[in-house]
Amino acid sequence: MTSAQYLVLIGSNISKLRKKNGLTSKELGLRCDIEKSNLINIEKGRINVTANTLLKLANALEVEVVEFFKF
Amino acid sequence: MTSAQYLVLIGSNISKLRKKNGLTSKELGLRCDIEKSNLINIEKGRINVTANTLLKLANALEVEVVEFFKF
DNA sequence: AAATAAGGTGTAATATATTATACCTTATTT
DNA sequence: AAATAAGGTATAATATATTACACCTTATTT
Repeated sequence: MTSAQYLVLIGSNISKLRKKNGLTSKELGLRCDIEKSNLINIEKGRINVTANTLLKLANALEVEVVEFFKF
Repeated sequence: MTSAQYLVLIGSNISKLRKKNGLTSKELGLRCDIEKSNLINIEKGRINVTANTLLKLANALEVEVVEFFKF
């Protein structure tokens, strides 16, 4: 798997979990202090997200970070 | 858990897995094209490692990325 | 004891993640 | 149909991850 594909899968998982929680991009961004544009790029797998950002997202979505890596 | 503590735990897991594989910092760095100084900072939890770097390390250590997040 | 290897630090340069903001497009709501 | 909300894009500024390299310290080996 290429790193690009990998980032797309992680982003897809984040997106699914956000929707499962009934949150908009803006709401999730506010909840964990992540800029909306950044969040959208992460969900699309366009950027190389950092560990801290993954942790903030996991906390806001009330899941463990490993959930983002399950595929 | 603070993000700083979190990075230390991830780094500690990477360090353990590297030693388990009998690799030096330099060797692991060469194997996955990560600068030795960067790798040492990651293992110490001093920097906010990115997803791609975690993937490269996991491939080189022949584990899944989730192994780094188990604590 | 000297030589070597390993871990680790420091610094400058580069790449890029993240912020902040404005705007656009497309659903959804009224 | 108009208004609103949501997703998405574009750009500039800032912060920082990563590289590249030199050097230091401490084990380990010879």
